[in-house]
Amino acid sequence: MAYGSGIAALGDPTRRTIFELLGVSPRSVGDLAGELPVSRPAVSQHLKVLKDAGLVSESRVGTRRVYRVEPEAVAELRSYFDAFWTQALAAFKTAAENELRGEAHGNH
Amino acid sequence: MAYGSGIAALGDPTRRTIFELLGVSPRSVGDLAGELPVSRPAVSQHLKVLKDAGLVSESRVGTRRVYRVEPEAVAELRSYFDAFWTQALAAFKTAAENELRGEAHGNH
DNA sequence: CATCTACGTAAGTGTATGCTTACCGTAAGT
DNA sequence: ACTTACGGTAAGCATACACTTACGTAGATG
Repeated sequence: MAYGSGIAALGDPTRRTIFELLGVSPRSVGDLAGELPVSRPAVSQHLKVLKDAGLVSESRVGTRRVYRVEPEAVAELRSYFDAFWTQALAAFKTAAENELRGEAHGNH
Repeated sequence: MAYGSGIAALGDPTRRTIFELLGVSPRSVGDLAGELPVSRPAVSQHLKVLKDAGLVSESRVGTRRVYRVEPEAVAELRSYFDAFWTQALAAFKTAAENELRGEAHGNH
């Protein structure tokens, strides 16, 4: 159940923006901070959360740290919602059929 | 950008559990509270958030309110991660190719 | 009409958390 | 070695928020 921390990590808007920027192309911490209305340490802290959730990975080049999206983690989230959607649709249809049979009245 | 509030709403673990329970089958507020370690009003508040995000819908039957997952909203989240995954993969490959060309050295 | 059930809402509280400034370590350039 | 660039971490703060209890309200039941 690694998707849990993933969704939680993407709950914050700033963090989701960072994630989407990294989705376009890998970036350094300073670059990210330059495109965001928050300080560089704030970006660092967000990156730590994203990294702990396995959503991004880090690679050092000189004094810089380039962060990039981990496609595998995204695939995991995708299949989570994919499976959930299938299940929800089935439950939706089943509930609708039961209502047609008039089951929603007698049981108190 | 309706997916934003959706992801944010699912950030909370309790709310995600509620959402998954409703994914299996529609339920009333009291039923949900019975399966969760929180009070019934807490469940009500979570449901309000989920409903505002468009993830669930409500239907009244007698004094009870039955909540169910909105499949369309789930589909939206699914395609968001689907598109993001495609884009991230492309960015991943592009970055890898650039590194093979040795571009990561000269630029200071 | 009285009452019970099921639920939403208001008010209050404690903790989580997103942000800032200050500081420290590490790698490169001169 | 000194300095500069880059970024992680600590400490503190202010707000958000998840939860509780208490109360109000709409629909069923006698």
